[in-house]
Amino acid sequence: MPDPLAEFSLPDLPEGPGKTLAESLNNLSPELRAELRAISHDRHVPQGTVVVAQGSDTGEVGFIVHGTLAMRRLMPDDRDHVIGLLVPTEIFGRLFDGPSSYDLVALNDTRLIIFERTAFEDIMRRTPEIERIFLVSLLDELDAAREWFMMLSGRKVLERVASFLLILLRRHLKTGPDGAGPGMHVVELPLGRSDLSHYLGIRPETLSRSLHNLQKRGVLRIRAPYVLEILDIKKLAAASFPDDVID
Amino acid sequence: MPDPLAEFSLPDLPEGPGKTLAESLNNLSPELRAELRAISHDRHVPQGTVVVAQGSDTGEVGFIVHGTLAMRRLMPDDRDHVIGLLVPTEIFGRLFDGPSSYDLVALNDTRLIIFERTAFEDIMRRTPEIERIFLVSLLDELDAAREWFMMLSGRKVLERVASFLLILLRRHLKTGPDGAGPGMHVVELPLGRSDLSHYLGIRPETLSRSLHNLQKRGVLRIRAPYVLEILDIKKLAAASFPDDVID
DNA sequence: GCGCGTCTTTGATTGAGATCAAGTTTCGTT
DNA sequence: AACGAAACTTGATCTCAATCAAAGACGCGC
Repeated sequence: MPDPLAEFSLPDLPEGPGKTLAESLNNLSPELRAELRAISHDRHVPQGTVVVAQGSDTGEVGFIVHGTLAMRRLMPDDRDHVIGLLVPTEIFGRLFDGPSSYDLVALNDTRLIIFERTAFEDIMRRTPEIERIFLVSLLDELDAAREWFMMLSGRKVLERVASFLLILLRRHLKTGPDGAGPGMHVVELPLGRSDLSHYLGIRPETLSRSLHNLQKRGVLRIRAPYVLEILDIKKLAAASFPDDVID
Repeated sequence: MPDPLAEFSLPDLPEGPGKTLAESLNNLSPELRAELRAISHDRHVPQGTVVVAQGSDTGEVGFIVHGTLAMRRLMPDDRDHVIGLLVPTEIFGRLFDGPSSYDLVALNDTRLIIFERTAFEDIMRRTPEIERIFLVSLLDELDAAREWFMMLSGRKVLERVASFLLILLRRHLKTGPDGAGPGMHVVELPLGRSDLSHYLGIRPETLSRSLHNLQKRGVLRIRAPYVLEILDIKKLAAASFPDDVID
């Protein structure tokens, strides 16, 4: 199916990795794929699961197939902060390194592909192709993180919110339409207003106002706090840019 | 020499990579170090040099020893944007991948260690230890990018500016005092007010005001537009946090 | 050394978003 | 199905930073 967002691939919208890890791995020879399959497992985790606990060393690497993970850090004063989101195709796990400095929590029911760490390292060592794929994925993620950063900084609140929704929508469409009607795009927010607003660097009240502003303009409809219906992708894309220049 | 900033290693100040690529490489066996030295060159570039041009594929990887590189993207409307900074210890070059999507420009006279791409890949393949070091560096950079992002988002302008100066100062001290007197820390800004303010997501006027505000408080002294003298690191660190909670 | 353009600073005003303070809806529980 | 707590929304006000405007400072070429 064609990507309905293709025409909106404007220069400074984060595209995510050019080719995803999964796609790259699927282009390998059948033998290698079989080898990888042997050391991987497909794990479904329900909402709320702590996939990797802060400070633990799981010895696993993997990537997200479907759903959303939050990087959540427990703060000294007991409250916790969402310091980042991981969406489908993104990689998690520190591979060779020490324990992670944050929790990884499933915000939805989430599907992961997990590789046993040492076995994966092993294959990687024997197979330059896989090593290459993994490194490139990492470089892509680094770029994606920077793009994401640029998108959220120096923009007006409404632009930020619109951009966030666009990313969510794009991911949604890539992952496959989750029971949305034809031509109608239902986006489920993976976080509540409080966490989401904090992540976007704004206040919950402001987020609420922005969403309702977009609703008033006919861009979307708020069906329930967590369920948005995107009515006009074009308008949404327009709202994610400053009015004057396509800088 | 002890790190004068050690006592300020508060939880959400970005520390940069735990051990840098350079440090890790220096811990290798003399033979491996010799091998690496054979394929590396130490390059000094004057201010303004375009190290990697947007769209080109240099076939080189490396890291910064001293100085600052800006990731600069040429926009459709001819103006250009600084979309990120690379400071000492950080890695550049896309290793296995296609051309970079931005220029890398030296903002100061800068010293780089550069490895020839294919030769580095080759050694990496033969030497799991080096492969491991490189991957960990990449993971660290990813984390650092996210930390950096969190630091700049959702904070007040003055806190952002103070944080930026702290990072600059820390780097400065790691790299070695650039002709600063004892106990006196001179930080040279790598960008002009306009680029810097854009990078911090604020307006030049506001940046100027923030700097002068910090000066009024006795935190620093503005010797020249590009030359700041940090008078009180403790106050600077304090200014980088919200007043109430060390959240 | 002198003018001229660019960059920085300073001041006055405006405006977007934060904050404060109620409502209202949603959702999990009984 | 009704209750209650938590989450979301809405309105009023205030604050900080953007914007508008103009005056200095610096660097560069003549």
